[in-house]
Amino acid sequence: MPKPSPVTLTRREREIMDILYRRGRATAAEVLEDLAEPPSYSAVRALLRLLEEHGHAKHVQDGPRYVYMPAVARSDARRSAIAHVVSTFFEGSVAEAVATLVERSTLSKPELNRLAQLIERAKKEGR
Amino acid sequence: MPKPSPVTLTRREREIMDILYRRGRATAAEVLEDLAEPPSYSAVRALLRLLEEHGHAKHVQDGPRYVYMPAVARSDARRSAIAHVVSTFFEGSVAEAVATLVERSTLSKPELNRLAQLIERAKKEGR
DNA sequence: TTTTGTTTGCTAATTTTTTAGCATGAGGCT
DNA sequence: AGCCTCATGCTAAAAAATTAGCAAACAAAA
Repeated sequence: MPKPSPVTLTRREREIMDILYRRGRATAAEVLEDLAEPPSYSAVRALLRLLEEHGHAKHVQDGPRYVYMPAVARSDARRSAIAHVVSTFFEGSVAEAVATLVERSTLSKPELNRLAQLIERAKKEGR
Repeated sequence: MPKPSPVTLTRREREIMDILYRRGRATAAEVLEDLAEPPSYSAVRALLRLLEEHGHAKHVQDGPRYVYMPAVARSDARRSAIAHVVSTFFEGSVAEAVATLVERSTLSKPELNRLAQLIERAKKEGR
């Protein structure tokens, strides 16, 4: 069972979890590769072990080595990451956040069509 | 001048910056109020001083006290926060992120209309 | 079989973060 | 003036995080 631990991650823990979320799954060596200012291999392993102990990550064995991955489903992680950003930077307004995204980035025609469709559907459902 | 410091913030620093972003501006006492597991008042002040020294926050004097705020414009902070989430959790796909937001949250009719409009405009511009 | 390379587990030291405490100054009130 | 309150600056202690190093296991290569 996960040991109690602060809700927020430490600096390195956060960095490593981000890598795990990006890659989906990674060995200690891969995590090390992705770290901008990497410590030693064994430091990374120690952190991964800690993350697992605290319930943030889990691992499976792949031949001789461990492959780590986030303990939380990608979809849940997405939701809570977004919720955090929206509440911190957009005063809780999802609409504001979406507006910023749509305005600031260059979306392709098909993407825009898809989004338009999603919005249409939301309109109908929300009746 | 800001002293050199790691790009990523420490745990407490992150918490405090989030509060500053949420509130826009806050005194040490207000930051303390918003912290979930608050340390002493003086610990908070020390952190705020540190954040300022590292260029993450700044303060203005308001009568006898300091009012702190993020050193970075809200709009920039928004952009980079979103960029980070998109790259970490959505494989860099803004469309995917927007889709998640629209599908998972309950937007009001007027909000949906506004977004539909934004998408229309983006379509026209992207031609 | 011996050697070499790659892994893990664990421990302990170092470094960084986090915290509290104390001295000081300014303002307001009696 | 004297006192109380609330702020700051600074320092140093305590706690937590981060790191490296070493022994052991196992497989593959020589």
